[in-house]
Amino acid sequence: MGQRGRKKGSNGEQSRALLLSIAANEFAKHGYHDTKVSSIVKRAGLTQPTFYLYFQNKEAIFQELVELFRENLFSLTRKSRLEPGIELTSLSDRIAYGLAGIFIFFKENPDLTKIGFYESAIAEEIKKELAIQIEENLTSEVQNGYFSQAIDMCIFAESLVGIIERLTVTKLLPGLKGPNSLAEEIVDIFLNGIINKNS
Amino acid sequence: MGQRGRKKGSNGEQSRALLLSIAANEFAKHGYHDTKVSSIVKRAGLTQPTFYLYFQNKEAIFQELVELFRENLFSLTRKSRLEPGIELTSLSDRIAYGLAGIFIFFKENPDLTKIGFYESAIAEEIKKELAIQIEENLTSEVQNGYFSQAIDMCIFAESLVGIIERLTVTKLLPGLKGPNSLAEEIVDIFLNGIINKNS
DNA sequence: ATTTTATATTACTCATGAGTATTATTATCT
DNA sequence: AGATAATAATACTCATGAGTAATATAAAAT
Repeated sequence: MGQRGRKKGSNGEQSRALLLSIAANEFAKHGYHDTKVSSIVKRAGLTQPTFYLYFQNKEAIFQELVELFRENLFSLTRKSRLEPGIELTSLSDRIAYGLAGIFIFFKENPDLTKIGFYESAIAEEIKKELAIQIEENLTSEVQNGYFSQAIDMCIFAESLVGIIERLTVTKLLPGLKGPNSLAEEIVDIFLNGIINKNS
Repeated sequence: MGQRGRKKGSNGEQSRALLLSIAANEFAKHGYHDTKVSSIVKRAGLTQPTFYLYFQNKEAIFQELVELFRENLFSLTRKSRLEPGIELTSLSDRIAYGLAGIFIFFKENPDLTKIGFYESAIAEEIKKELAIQIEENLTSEVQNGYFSQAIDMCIFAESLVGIIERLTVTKLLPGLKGPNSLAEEIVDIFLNGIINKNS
């Protein structure tokens, strides 16, 4: 008959954290529906009731991971806002720097990133928010002068989100590109397309 | 007691097609797992066993929809290849034209498009293939001359896929932009960034 | 007209996986 | 030391939804 009751040296916070990180990995690999609570606890060396000691249900642990991703991401995008008065020559470096920060976060948290980008309705919201943030960063802060007036910033912001998502999944996470070089390449390719040449 | 047996005027091909189109809508709205066979047949005014008369199982009908999307899409991307010898002045129009063709297909088949873009593993494959096609279109056909050598076409192709996906979901399908204007805007913004200015 | 084939229904089975009632063991507090 | 709180396991329940066996009716073929 197996061990019953509290185990020696067991610690609640630790178990909770373990479940959370394993869950992230399972959700990232298999998606929400194909991830079973039973698999998560098995990998953690725990049992089902223990899971429900720390999380109200399967949905709750998933939401917690999504929130974690969202908060980190938006804190980063806020930080990557450019302060006014940047010289044109350093503009691309500054933008690349902000982008790289985001990529570094993705690289360090691949499971969270996959969840945040892929899991259905929530992912869509996050991308929408991200696009809005980027649009604000581009227009209200680096206003006029830098970019051509002719460009619809909303379209461009959405495009950037698409680019970020796609390159994260195909280049960054598989290790084909590093955060910095990827950020630079994106800026190189696309900034030249939107810089206002007559200013 | 309800009607039993074959109904008057009932037709297999018709029932099958009905099931397919309803299934597409359900999968697009709720995703694979939250779509129930029972809901599909209910909306079709049929019953569960009838469903299994036309499709081996739930997975099969889903795959069929995915294939439909894939084939249509790739047929379009092949068609959008540029023939050699295009003048620089008409280049952007030609590219926009090809893009618009794809967008028109998306607009006419919103459910298929959502499935093909969003549903998990398959979606990822499709995007990968699409990127490869675009890369081929960009390099092997419109080779040299047109675009700057410095640009990593693989990165650019992946980026384009991201842009297409995102703008389809946020602008095209909700009706905020039409296929043609969207295609033109994309080309306007991004082509200028990759055109080789010294040729 | 009778047989056969296609299309459909009623009324199930059955696996799966989320979530729980109960109980046990260790750690901590007084 | 004894009481209480925290952490865990065994052994379930229970809803859900995919898929099926058996049967009936309409249309097409002979």
